[in-house]
Amino acid sequence: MTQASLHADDGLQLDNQLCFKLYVASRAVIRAYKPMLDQLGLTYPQYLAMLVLWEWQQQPPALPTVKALGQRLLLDSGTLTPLLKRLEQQGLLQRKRSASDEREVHLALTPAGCALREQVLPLKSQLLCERGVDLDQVAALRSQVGVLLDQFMALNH
Amino acid sequence: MTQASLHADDGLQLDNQLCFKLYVASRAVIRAYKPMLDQLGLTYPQYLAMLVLWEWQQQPPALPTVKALGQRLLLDSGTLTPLLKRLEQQGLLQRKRSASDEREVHLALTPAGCALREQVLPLKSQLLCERGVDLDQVAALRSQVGVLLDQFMALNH
DNA sequence: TTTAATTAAATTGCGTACAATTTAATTGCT
DNA sequence: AGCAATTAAATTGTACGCAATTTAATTAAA
Repeated sequence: MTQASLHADDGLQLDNQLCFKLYVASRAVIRAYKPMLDQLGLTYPQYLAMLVLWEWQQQPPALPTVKALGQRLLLDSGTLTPLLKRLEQQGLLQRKRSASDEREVHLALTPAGCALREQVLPLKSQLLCERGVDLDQVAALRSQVGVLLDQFMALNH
Repeated sequence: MTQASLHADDGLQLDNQLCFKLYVASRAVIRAYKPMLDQLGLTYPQYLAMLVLWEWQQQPPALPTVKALGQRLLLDSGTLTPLLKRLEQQGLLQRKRSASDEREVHLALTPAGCALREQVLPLKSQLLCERGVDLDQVAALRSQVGVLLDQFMALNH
């Protein structure tokens, strides 16, 4: 009889929980971004929203809607509406009802919103550098988490 | 010149962000736990707190304090105090000031709090089973995320 | 067509996270 | 002993996440 069999409840040990490790890791990475995001005047979810909007500019002409942004970030309007209102108040984007379908709200970056993008890359390089992050290792882990995620999402139909 | 070099800003593509993948993965796993946690009447962070308290019982005699719980979960009293008050209201634990040091609050499981543990294992097995989760794969990923986390935490002194 | 079903946002309410401050108790220093 | 520094919780305030509901607009159906 192995020692393991004496502890039938290892399945409830905190350190054996993938969910806990992901939870802590996610918060730890967000915390690491904080100094950079403070300089940009953004919270972490606001930063993710800006990443999507910057990306969207490459593929004109249609503007993203709140729904489209939500599908990309996996967030609903309950989270996004107030977040986007804050970004609008900061002058980074404009929210306007679609003329063709008044239910939709289109999101358009302002010049200030576009310009902010230029500040990110150097700040991010600095962040990675200061932390001595191994880019290959990060890429490997990202891909592994991605695989888990795909399997997981597939199960949610 | 490769195609990659034409996109110097891949570093800002949402799908290239480890932070985003961790953020989504963490929320997805928490979402997957929801049906089980609803049956237990717990939120996800409350469940993590209970895991720690159940674990603590194996190592008597000292009761955990709010601080000790916070060190285990990497959460501060701003998050834990209201969370623990809710668990106390549900009759799962008791909070009591330490006699030897009135600054500390000791956490003691009630019989109901102890008993709840027995409901978790079968529910968790059911969850894993329904999702067809590969336990080896989960263990592998958990360990990889753990490695990242250790490196990351080490950098925070 | 007019009514029912669907859809996109917004709203409401609750429970975290977390920074910053406050309160109260204990320790350390002189 | 007396006072400053430290410590543990609690409190305050902001911003998510997310379930559930509501509102308004569009589409589908009878």
